[in-house]
Amino acid sequence: MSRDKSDIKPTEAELTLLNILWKMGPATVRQIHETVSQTQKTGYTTVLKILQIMHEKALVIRDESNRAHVYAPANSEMVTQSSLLKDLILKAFGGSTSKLVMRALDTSTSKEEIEDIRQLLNELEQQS
Amino acid sequence: MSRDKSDIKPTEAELTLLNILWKMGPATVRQIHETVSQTQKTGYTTVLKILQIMHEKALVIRDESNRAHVYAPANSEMVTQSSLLKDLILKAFGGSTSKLVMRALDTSTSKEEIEDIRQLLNELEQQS
DNA sequence: ATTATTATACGAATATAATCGTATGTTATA
DNA sequence: TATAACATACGATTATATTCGTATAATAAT
Repeated sequence: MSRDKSDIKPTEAELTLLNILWKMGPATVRQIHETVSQTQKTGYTTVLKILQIMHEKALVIRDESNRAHVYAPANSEMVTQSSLLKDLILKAFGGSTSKLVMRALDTSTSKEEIEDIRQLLNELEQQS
Repeated sequence: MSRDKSDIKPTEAELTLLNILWKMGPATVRQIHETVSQTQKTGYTTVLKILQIMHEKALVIRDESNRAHVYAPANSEMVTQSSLLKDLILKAFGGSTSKLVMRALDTSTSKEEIEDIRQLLNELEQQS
């Protein structure tokens, strides 16, 4: 049983770059580095190297037709979020999604957020 | 700004041992190793070493009054779950708890779980 | 055309995590 | 008492993640 490409867990540094790509869309190393530099002091080649590794792991795809390669996420933000959640649910919540949700809710949620969530619950109930 | 003891993020191996301790209560290395062995092929000294490291990090406390030290979690499961959630929310959900909750809900939740969650939402609404 | 700029590739250094063997000491048992 | 069983401590090894310098090649500027 080999692991599906889509559920490889990105490391912390990798997730940082994925977040940038999801927000910016396809980008070159330089663009990504410029963005990441706004909040961190990370060298250009560090960003390059991480992207190369991510490419090996198939976490990103890249267009090599121009000299400056253009990187893009291999998976959507949604798919990755689901994968990370699934992992956390298994390892810290005994596999129970509702336990995680309840912990998230009683930890920190504003009134507006609660309403948003109630809305979604209603929709889910319709479907079932 | 130094990091609070209670929000040190346990590694994967550490979380495995914490899960056992939360379930079993205070236990010796041998007891923990026996339990972990039921699902993994991990050496005794590996478990010992990880517990020693966890003790240095203050993830566990230990009673050294007997030859076989007795280990116990330094923090409750709830506190640790909240800490892990907070971390994931920051790194993968742009800091939005409700985004995480909604992703969790639309990913995989049974009808019973949805009802449990609705119940909690009602209680939260009462308070606010 | 020469030089400066900009790109990738690659390897090495560093940090952390996870693994386990061996040394050493303590307790139980034969 | 001698020896087997069991405990912690410690160091070494391996794996993975992160960092960045340097080599090399392509493009742009002078």
